[in-house]
Amino acid sequence: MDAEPKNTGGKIEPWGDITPDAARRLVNAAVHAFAERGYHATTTRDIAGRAGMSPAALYIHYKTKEELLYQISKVGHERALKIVERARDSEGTPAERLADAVRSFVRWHAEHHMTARVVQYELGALAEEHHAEVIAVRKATDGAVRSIIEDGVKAGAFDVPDVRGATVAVLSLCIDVARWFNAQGRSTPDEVGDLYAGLVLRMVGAGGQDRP
Amino acid sequence: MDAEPKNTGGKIEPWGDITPDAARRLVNAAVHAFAERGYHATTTRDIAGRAGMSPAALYIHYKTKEELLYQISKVGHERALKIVERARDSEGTPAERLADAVRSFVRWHAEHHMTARVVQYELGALAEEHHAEVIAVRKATDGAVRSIIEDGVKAGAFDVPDVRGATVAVLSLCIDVARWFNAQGRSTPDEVGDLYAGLVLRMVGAGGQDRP
DNA sequence: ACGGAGGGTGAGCAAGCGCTTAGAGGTGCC
DNA sequence: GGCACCTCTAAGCGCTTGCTCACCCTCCGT
Repeated sequence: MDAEPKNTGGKIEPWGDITPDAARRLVNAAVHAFAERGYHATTTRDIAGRAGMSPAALYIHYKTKEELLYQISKVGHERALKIVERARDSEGTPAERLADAVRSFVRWHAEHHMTARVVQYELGALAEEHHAEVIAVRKATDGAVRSIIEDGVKAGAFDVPDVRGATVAVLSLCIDVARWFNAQGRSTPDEVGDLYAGLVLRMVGAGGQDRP
Repeated sequence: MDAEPKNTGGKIEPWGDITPDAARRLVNAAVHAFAERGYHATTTRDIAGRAGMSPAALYIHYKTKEELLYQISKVGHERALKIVERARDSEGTPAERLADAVRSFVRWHAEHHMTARVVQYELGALAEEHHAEVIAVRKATDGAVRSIIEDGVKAGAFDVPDVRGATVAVLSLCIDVARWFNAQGRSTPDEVGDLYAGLVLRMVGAGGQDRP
């Protein structure tokens, strides 16, 4: 019904800060189309149609279809990185910081699962230089999670024989939420975040102490 | 009894039982192309070229491009299901059966990560009836894993407050191996399988399976 | 009142897409 | 040899794709 994003707080619609209005509508349309059908299966006519304009109007705001994907992928990756960096730099024990990182990272992937699906699973369609740029952000995300786990191992709070492998597993588990999460499903983003935080603490051998 | 494909040569080829030779070459070419670029980004000319024949030759063995994907997706899903069903029906404690399921499931996804990537991430491109068929196999896989976890909970060997959620998480973790695994990486399929079996046992609270 | 600017449109182009067709070559059976 | 059969190719058809272009609106400072 109401396809217009109200954008008072920017909480529900993650692209509320884009101007002009038509450009924001295009990004929202592209996110939904890319998430549902994939980048290569969606046409510029489909994106423009969802945004309520003619195919040619797309090119007033974006040079190519790939530039739309790049905008979504870049901003999305930076938001995801900030989430784990904030958890890494916060006060608290390694277990608290890891649980915080997983909880908020997963919550973001569930709440914005359309955006996250494009961010995490369509980056292969990016042009080479854009792809390299995004890969650098992903490596930073991996490094942030790994440093939390390393802190826990050094402090004797975690039991992790293979830190690299555990980091890959934890991130993989969280990222994949974007693939299977369904807004009409039985779990809310908060519930999945809490569940996953507990599962990850067990994976790193930090369970049993601070949990009743 | 041997569910594994015939291994005529020294190398493990997951599609060795397809005849004639040209059809097998087409499936192999399609698997590599779909895995690298995605279904919608690969052309029939690309597939035929990789198989060493002209574009028209594809249509002697397969009616459409989608039928190729369907063949790959269907057979792949059935193989993955058989792996977890065998573990579910084997003798042993729930912890041993869950570890077995995860180890062999993950090993398959790593060893055949090209095929598995197509199987797990390109099913959205299937025609509706083929998609429904494949979804049914996925539900069976989910049910098999869940029944192992339920057995463990009933036996008091696992500590899992949310069986459905844990099942989704375990399967998601294992499936996503196909996305990130790289044959040139530092881990072998066996190593990843062992690592993941241990991680999953911790996730379900069966960490002390060695000690009573 | 009016000219310029920028957001928007209908029509359409060149290229590439999935797929088809007419026919060539090899092989085995009578 | 004659014929049917199977595999494969060169050429190309009809259509869709990403993208462009000439032109039309509305708004706005002077």
